[in-house]
Amino acid sequence: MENNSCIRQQADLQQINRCKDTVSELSDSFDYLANGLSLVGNSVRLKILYLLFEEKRLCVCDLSDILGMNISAISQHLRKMKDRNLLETDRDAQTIFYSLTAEYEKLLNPFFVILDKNKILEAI
Amino acid sequence: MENNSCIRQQADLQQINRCKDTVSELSDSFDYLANGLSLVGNSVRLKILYLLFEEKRLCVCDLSDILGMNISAISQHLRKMKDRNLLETDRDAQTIFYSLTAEYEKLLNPFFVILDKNKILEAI
DNA sequence: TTATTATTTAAGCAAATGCTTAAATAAAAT
DNA sequence: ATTTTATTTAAGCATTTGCTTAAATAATAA
Repeated sequence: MENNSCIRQQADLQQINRCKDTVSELSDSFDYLANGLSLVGNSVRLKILYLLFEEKRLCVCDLSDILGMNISAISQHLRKMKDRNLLETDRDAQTIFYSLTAEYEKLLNPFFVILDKNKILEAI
Repeated sequence: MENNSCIRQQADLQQINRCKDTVSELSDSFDYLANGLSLVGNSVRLKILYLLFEEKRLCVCDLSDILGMNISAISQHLRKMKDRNLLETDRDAQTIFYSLTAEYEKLLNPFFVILDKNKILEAI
């Protein structure tokens, strides 16, 4: 941060200060939400999330087969999402099933709806 | 992709095939949406988007001042979002104002509402 | 025209991300 | 107890990302 020569002549200082207050007040929330969204903003993980939305639960092995990817790679994606509470697991003998947490099922629902209708290009 | 030894004995082949079809049918949509969400999933850009939601429009210089960041860094973030149609610009003499596109204002509204109430931890 | 203001762009680099391979863990079957 | 099945973890590496600095572009003011 060095090139701060450009504090506009006509800048609205009240607005600037209001914005600074907002950013500092919500700072942790921005970081936390951005971290959650960065997990969704990866096409492999988005596919996993959408498949879990549709199928309710799938295991690592299923997802590896469906997505044509290494089991280890899938497992690492799942771990990240579980760590950040997008996913939860239940065990059935050797097999570990992953599913969406209720909060993220709700939060991501609008995106799933758009995907479901394959209307991405009309929506955004 | 090599370690595909684990096609579960009890795997539901109908389910697997249904999922494969879904993924292949929606493949482009997943990529496109994931790309859009990856832009939102960065705390600097999320702050910019939220500030534009609240303030309607801001210039590079304002955002640089508010976020305490280099103008060049902000400009590069804005460019990415403009290129992907999250943002649009209008010029006022030398100053270029950025604002949310209507589509993303609508799509991201649920997140802004949560941020607005500072209720992130209750929601997710 | 020349200088100033506002913004963008290009090059370079450190840090983060996503995948691969190989080894480790853990439950079930033989 | 040993092998098989399902999954996780660790290490290594190539690619991508986000920032910095410096130069380029573009509109306005002197």
